[in-house]
Formats: sequence, structure tokens, C-alpha cells
Amino acid sequence: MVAQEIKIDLRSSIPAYKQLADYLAAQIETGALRADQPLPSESDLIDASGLARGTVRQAIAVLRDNGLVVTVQGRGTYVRPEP
Amino acid sequence: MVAQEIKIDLRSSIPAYKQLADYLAAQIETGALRADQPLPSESDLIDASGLARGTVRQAIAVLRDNGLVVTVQGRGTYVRPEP
DNA sequence: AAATATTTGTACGTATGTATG
DNA sequence: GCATACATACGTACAAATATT
Repeated sequence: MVAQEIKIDLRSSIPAYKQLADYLAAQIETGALRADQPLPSESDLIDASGLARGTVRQAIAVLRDNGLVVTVQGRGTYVRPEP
Repeated sequence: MVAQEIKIDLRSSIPAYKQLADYLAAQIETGALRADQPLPSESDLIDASGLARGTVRQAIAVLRDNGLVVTVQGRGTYVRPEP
């Protein structure tokens, strides 16, 4: 059973990793994901989106570059509290 | 013929992409690569280092994140002039 | 103008290592 | 020790932007 579907259009001119990053950013913006809460694991995001691992990691990298999340090896990626 | 050897130790605790990023950053620091000059292409860096393309790109991403270079698709990666 | 080559971008898949729980 | 989760590194294929012929 798939945790939750995240629809990605591979034919869109918007790259798949960007679509996923936008989706997750929206989750944070709207408060569906709150400060200090973990994002779904890479495996969960792979299952939910159908994307490859590298593509999922690329999406998370965007969020990290934008200061929205922080990642800790072995633990997970967490929503960054407002500065 | 290989443009120029860049020695990378895959057994080091320092990741290969970091070793390459450090090497290139040093080239910029010392002025071997100057402002607005292009870095070697990804293909050149692959040949010179023996690393895979993804690893080379990861190294360049570090430089970009640190504001040392800017990349333009179809053209190349250029040393960023001082702000 | 058009075709070709070069260069970076995206996406896939695999394997192994490292850190945490 | 074991399971989970992120990190590193390899390789492949095709797309898109730019430069060259």
C-alpha cells in the first residue's frame, strides 16, 4: 500500500524534481508539515511519487538550498523552524 | 591524451567530490582560474580525474553553492567575479 | 539556414558506505 | 546485532541550450 500518492507529470516542462520540491514546499507553507517535523523518508517519497531515488534527493536538495529543511544522516530531513 | 591529471583518492575519508571541489577552489583562489574564465568542461574533468560524471557535477555544485562559480547550460561553468 | 558537435540538465538504476535508532 | 535513513559513487540514456561548421 502506497503511503500517499504524489502526482508527478514526467512530460511536463517543469522537471520532476521541481514538481516534488514545489509539492513539499507547499506542505510546509500550509502547515501540513510543521517546524521540526520530519519529512517523509526518501523511501516513502519514492513510493509515493514513483520517482527514482536520485530525483527525490534532488528535490530535497532544493528545499535545503532554500533553507526550508535540514537533513541529518541516519535520521531524516526536518522542517526548519523560522529563524 | 589526458588534459591534466587530478589525483583523487577514493579510499580517503574525504569524499571524492569534495577533493575535486577543493582542488578547483584552490585553482580559483590562487588565480590559476580567473574571473569570468571557464572551468574545464565536465568531460575534461572526467578525463582528468577519472571520476564519474555525477561525481564531477557534485563537485561543481559545491562551488556553485559557495558562490565561486556560475553555470550556464550549453556553455559551461565560469569563475564568478568578486561581488 | 541547417546540420553537427559540444556542454550542461534531467532521470533512471545499482551498489556500497556511514550514521542513527 | 539489526533495521532504517541518508551519503557517496558508479554507469546509462536522452533532452535542452549553446557553439561551431
